[in-house]
Amino acid sequence: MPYAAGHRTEVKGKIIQSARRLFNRDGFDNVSIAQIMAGAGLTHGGFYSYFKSKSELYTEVLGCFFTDPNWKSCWEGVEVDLSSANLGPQVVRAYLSRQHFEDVENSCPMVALPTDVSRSNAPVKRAFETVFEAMVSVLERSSIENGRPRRARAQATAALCVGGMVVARAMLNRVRADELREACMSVALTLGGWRDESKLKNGKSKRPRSLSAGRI
Amino acid sequence: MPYAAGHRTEVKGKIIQSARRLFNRDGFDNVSIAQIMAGAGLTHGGFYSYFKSKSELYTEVLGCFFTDPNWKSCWEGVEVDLSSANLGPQVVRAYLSRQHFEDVENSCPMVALPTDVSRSNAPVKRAFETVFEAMVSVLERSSIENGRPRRARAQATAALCVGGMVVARAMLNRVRADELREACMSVALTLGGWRDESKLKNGKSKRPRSLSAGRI
DNA sequence: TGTACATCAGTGAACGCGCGTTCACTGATGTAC
DNA sequence: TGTACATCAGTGAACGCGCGTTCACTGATGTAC
Repeated sequence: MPYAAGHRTEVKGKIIQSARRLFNRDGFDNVSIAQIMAGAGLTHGGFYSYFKSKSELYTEVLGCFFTDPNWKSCWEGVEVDLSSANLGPQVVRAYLSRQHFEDVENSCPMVALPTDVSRSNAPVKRAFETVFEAMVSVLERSSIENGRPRRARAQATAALCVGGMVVARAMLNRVRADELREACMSVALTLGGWRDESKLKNGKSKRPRSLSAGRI
Repeated sequence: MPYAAGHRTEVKGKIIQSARRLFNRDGFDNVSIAQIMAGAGLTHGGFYSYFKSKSELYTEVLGCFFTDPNWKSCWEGVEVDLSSANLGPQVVRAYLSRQHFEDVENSCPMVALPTDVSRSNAPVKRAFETVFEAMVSVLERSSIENGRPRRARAQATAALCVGGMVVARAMLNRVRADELREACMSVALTLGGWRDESKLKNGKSKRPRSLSAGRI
């Protein structure tokens, strides 16, 4: 055994991390294998002893806080226990945060690569679906009962988080992008029942507090 | 004048339409100029007498029901008067419809190309922003007062429509994709105040009808 | 009506380039003695 | 401890290919007479 046992696993992990960063920034098709390997400190030729093809990497790269226990970036301070009942509002705030908006390279791939995925093959779509369903589950588990189906609300909340970020990143005007993130965050928190209704500036609403399912 | 006056304009329009279809299906980077020109019944060489570069086409291709008066596809039957107060629910239903989900080539580019746009230059992002803001305006104008800011609700509704479709298209399981579209549609209609509350299956909600701002 | 012509829309060969993938090889590694 | 060695992780030249872009040219067109 010329090389230590975990050597290949470690190098493979470096290649995947390099690919994730580059794919997040430039998309599947605008990243070359030479770039990916260079990002892992290697040259392009060695790639095919780790992966059968470039597209095999796509599935490996999809993974986020919801499926990957080692996720970092904007998730610092967010509870790690995925079944926690308090996780919903933390997730929504972290997902729609300025940090997540700016840090494209370490972004959740659902924000950076959804249309690349929709043009890809079945295994890639399956991997995307797994991450999205994991996000929905987290939101559903901590959502507060308010008479409307929890799963449907969690699905819409997740779509709102992902969609808000995707659209914000496609805008030119930073102020409008910020405004959009804030609007999505506000609605997402309300949808889960995590919104502190007393903070509402517009006092016209006569909706009784007991039905708003706020946390406080 | 060897060719009729409107000839160039007409051909340019054909090139843009061909590009729109192909970009929607395969993304900016997976479509060649030869393909675009072939779709317009021409050969690749003539392209540069119509456009300075390939990327100049990107901005031309962004345009949807909200900015382009000739839009078709899933918008059949939807009112053309963008300032109509009844347009909101029509737009939400058409946008999240099965037809719009399936007809990728004639899709709204905000669904098919948002991440391609986020990797593009300023003019492309500006064009995207214009379409999105037009959609927000339409939703805002017809949204019903319920004590929460109308613009913020309209922004979230638009992000929900776009995001729901983007995510649904990236999924493998068709049933889950349908379920997601339905969930987003339901929440989007509620957000605008267009939902018929009497249709809610779960009767636990005691929210007074007058505050739900339903249409009927 | 018919013909000769100037215009310019459209053609297709050619360019340099970077891609994904292959493969014969090199040389760093842990092991055996 | 030191050395010779088998292994195989990693290298880089080479491949065929399709891309965006350029440009000298062709030939369809409406016009003038």
